[in-house]
Amino acid sequence: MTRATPKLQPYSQECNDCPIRHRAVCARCEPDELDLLEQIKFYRSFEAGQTVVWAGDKMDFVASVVTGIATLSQTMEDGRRQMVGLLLPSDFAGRPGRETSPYDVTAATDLVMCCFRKKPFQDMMLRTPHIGQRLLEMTLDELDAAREWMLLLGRKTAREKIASLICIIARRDASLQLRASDGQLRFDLPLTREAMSEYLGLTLETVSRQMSILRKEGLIVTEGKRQIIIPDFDRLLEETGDDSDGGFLV
Amino acid sequence: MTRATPKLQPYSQECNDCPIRHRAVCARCEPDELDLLEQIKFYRSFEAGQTVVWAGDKMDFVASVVTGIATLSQTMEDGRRQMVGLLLPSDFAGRPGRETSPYDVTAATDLVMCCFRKKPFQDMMLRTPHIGQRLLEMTLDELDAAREWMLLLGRKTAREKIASLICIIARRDASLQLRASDGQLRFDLPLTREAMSEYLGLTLETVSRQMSILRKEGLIVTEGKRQIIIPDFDRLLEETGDDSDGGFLV
DNA sequence: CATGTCAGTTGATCTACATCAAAGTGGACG
DNA sequence: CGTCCACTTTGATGTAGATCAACTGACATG
Repeated sequence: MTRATPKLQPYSQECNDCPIRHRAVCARCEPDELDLLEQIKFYRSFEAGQTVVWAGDKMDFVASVVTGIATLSQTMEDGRRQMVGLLLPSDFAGRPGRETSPYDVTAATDLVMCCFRKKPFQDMMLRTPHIGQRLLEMTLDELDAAREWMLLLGRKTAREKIASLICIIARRDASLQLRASDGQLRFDLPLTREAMSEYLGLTLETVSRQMSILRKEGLIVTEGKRQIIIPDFDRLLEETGDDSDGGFLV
Repeated sequence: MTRATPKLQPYSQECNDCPIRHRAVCARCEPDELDLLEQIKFYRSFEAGQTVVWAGDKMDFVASVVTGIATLSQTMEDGRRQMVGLLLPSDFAGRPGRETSPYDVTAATDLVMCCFRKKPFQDMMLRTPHIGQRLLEMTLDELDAAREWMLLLGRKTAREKIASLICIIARRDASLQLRASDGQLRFDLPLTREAMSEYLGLTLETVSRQMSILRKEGLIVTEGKRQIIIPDFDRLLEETGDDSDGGFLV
C-alpha cells in the first residue's frame, strides 16, 4: 500500500441504489420513520444535459442523487456561468423552507434522483428532529466546501485549480475501489471540459491546455476521452496548493 | 423617495446591543429559554486587527456579532489569502457539532461579540428544536451567500466586484438610516483596501484603481478615507453585473 | 463511404489584472 | 503644528489566462 492511502479515505457515502440509505436523511432513522419516508419518495431520471430545475423555478421536492452527477450553477444576464456545486451519488439537493431553487440544477451525466415531496418531508422534519440535525450537519459541510471553493476561485492558478478538481473527484469517486495494487488510481472524469471550466472559473481552452501540460508532465494519464489515471496521487496533490492533507471539498 | 428604496430593504437584523436579540438564536424563544441563554452568555471584545481564532484552533463557543466587523478567511501555505465570509452586527459565527474553526476569524474593526459556551448551547439546541431550525435557516442563507460570492469570484470583472461589494455593504449597513432625503446614501466603509482585496480575490492596487475610476465617473463619492456616498444606488447596482434586484449576499 | 456533429486540442494574439516601485495623504500624537 | 506611520493612490511593466480561430479525431447518420 502506498502512503497515499489515508488521503483517499473519504466521505461517508451511503446510498446503495437508494432503498433509503441516504447519508442525508436517514442515518439515524427508526424503521417506522423509514416507512414514512418510503411513502413520500419517488424516483426521477434525467438524461445528460437535461435541466432538473431552473433558477427561480418552484422546486417542490428535495432529493438525493442515486446515480450520475448533477450540477448547481448560476448565470449572469450576459451568459457568464459559474457552477456553485457538484452533486455526486448520495449528495442531497433542495432546501426545506424554500419555495424556489436559487440555482439551475442540471444533469451532467445521466442521472437518477430519489425525491421526497417537500411538504410531507418538512412535516416529517418537525416530528423527527434528528433529520433536521442531520440536515444542519450536511449544510455546514456544504458551506465548508463552498468556502474552500472560494479560495480556489479567488486565489489559485489554473494549474492548481485543475489539480484540485481532479483530486477531489478522485477522492470521491466510488470506483476508487478499482485502484490498482501499484498505487495507481483509475477513474472516470464525468465532466466535459466545458463543465470543468464552469466549475473552475476558467475557459474550456485553458482547462484543455492545463490538462495537456499535466499529461505531458506525467502527473495524469488519460485513456480515451474520460478515463483518468493518476500514477501518484500525492504528487498530484502537491500541485493543488493545498496543505498536505488536502481539502474536504465537494 | 427614490426608486432605489425597495432595493435597500434588507436583512432582518435584531441585535440591538445584544440583550439577547440575536436574529440567529432567539427570534422564537420563550422567556425561560432566554433566561437559559442569558446564563451561558458572555461578551468578548477585540481590537481591530486582533485574531479571534486561528484556523484549526479549538473554538469552544458560538457567538453573535454585537458591534464591529469580523472576517472569516483561509490562507494557503505560501500566504495567499482569501476571505470567505464577512460578519456584520447580528451575524452568527461558530458551528455546533464542530470542535475547531476551519477559518481564521479576525476583527476587521474593533469588535464586540456575544458568546455562548458551546457545550451548554448544544445541549440547549437538543432541548429546543426551533433553535436548531433557526440555525439551519441561517446556514442555508450563508450557503446562498457563499455561492453568490463564488459567482463573483469566478466570473466578475474587478469593476463589477468592487461595485458589488459596495452595494452589499451599503445594503446591510445600519447607518443607511442616515440616508439623505435626496436619495443619496452615506455610510462607512469599514474595510481597508487590503481587506477588500482579500474578499474580492484581487490585489489592493487593483481595488484602489477601480475605486478611483468609479469615483471619477461619479458613481461613488468618498469623504475622508472611509466615508462613502452613493449618489444613485441604482446606477451603481447596474455596474455589479447582477440582474436587477441584486444579490442577497453577506 | 461521404457527411455532419460534437468534444477536444493547439496556436496566435490580446488584455485585464498582477507585480514592482514610488509618491501622496490624513490623522494621531508628541 | 510638525512629523511620523499606516494607509492609499498612481505609474510602468510583466504575464496568466481570455479570446479568436483553425484543426483533429471519434462517433453517428443517411
